[in-house]
Amino acid sequence: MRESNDDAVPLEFYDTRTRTQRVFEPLEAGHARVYTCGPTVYAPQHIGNLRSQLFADLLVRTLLSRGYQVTHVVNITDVGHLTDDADAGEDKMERAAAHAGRTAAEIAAEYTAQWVRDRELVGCRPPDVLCRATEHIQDQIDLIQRLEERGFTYRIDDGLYFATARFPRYAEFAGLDLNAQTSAARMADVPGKQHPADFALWKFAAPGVRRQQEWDSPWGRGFPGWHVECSAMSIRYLGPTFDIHTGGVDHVRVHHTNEIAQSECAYEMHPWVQTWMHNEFLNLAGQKMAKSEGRVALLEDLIADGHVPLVYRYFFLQAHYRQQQAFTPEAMDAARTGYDRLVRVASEVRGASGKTRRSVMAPLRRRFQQALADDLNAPRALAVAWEVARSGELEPVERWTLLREFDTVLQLDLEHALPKSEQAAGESDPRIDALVAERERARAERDFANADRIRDELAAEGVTIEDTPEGARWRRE
RNA sequence: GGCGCCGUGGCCAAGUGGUAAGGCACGGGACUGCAAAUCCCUGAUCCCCGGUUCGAAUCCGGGCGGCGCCUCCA
Repeated sequence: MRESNDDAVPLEFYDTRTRTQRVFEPLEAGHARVYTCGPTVYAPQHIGNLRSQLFADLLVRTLLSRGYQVTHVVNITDVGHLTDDADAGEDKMERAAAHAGRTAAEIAAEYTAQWVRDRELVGCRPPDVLCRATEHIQDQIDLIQRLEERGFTYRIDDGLYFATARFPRYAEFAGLDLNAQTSAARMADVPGKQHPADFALWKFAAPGVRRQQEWDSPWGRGFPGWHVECSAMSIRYLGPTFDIHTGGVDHVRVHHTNEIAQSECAYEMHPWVQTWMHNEFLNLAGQKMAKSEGRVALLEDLIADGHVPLVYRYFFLQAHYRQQQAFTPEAMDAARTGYDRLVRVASEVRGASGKTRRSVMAPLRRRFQQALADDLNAPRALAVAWEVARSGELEPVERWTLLREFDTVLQLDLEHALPKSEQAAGESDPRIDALVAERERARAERDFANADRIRDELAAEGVTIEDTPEGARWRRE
């Protein structure tokens, strides 16, 4: 088939491990295995967190559009993530539970549900596997045992630790200078740590303290450290080596560095993951959106502002995932207008049929694919979609065919979404309907003073009237 | 202080050697009784300085400014 030539553009992704953009070649032909770092569910996930999921979804949908079978695993961290990464501090889940006067399980369930819902609302494909740390304790213990058998662990009073000094490549991934690290702080709270970069694999429950989340293990009652769950679960579902691991840039230094250390030492494998992809942050007021600063926006906030959730996805697509993106209410409004107009075009050509010309469609199709193949350049891909939308060369059926095709990746619901001006079609309000009818009568009698008065009154309460060939219609802004 | 990223029209944002994608806003036009919605048109030489090159937003050097990581963080 000639069609297959369009797929010849090789997919290239920027890989953090090698700091280069490389052609993607899965370990198993035709099958891409992807692991995405999901949330620690101790608090609501904001739209910055959501950016990571949108990025992973863009990746997965791009792979699917190229005909790959994809196994996408996403984790939920619901235990072991401490407030302080130096293996001291409280467990975030336990703390959140204590503050709310509820159980850790309740907290986790609530925020997991919210996160799942938000993901769906912005068009993220459900993961093939959604796995929770608390449901994989044995997998984590097994992994730690492999490390113990191979001599990578040591035991001190508060837990079993990973000895980074025994893994020569430890600093390689993140380009760390271990000697220059500000080690004092990380050593202070944990007596016995051999190196500041060492991290807990299994933490013991403090003497006399009954935790909500604790389990028996070969080393004593306690809970797994942060990082272990990702190694254990990704390997459980994707095998001891797989293709792509995604996450936020903040994870490069500690979380992913430690995952690599655990996994490569436990399974004597290198490189453990072929390609590491990291998304940049969403900025709010010039700085990264951060829970700890209270500088966050939730998807429900955007919805409360009158935005359709997919407007946020459209917003996301306007910037490259490896660039910091500036979030402002104005930018959201701009995205909303842009999205609505794109939807309008789609709705106008929706369902068009007839003959299509390959000669005019192929270049656009190819440029769309090239954009995505170039390290998921969504802004460029979106620009091609706009070109199609506003093309004077293409027939409606051709525009529809391309837009529907592009939307399998963009996922902007171009197949069903209604433009703003048509959303009121199903809405009805006897009082407003009557006023609109009254204005229609006034207009028919060329009594424009009265007609305009009615329109102004409705406008004052946020109702906009549009006169169309089929008569007047209204909508709430 | 160390490491990394970034600085493109009013705003958001692509573009990494050959005379600046796209979206939003503004202005102009078409349409309209006037509007709304829609459509069309218009706008930047790319933070500053120096260098390499026939040619640089794009490479190199030096500034200035911003952000991130190094401490919880997608």
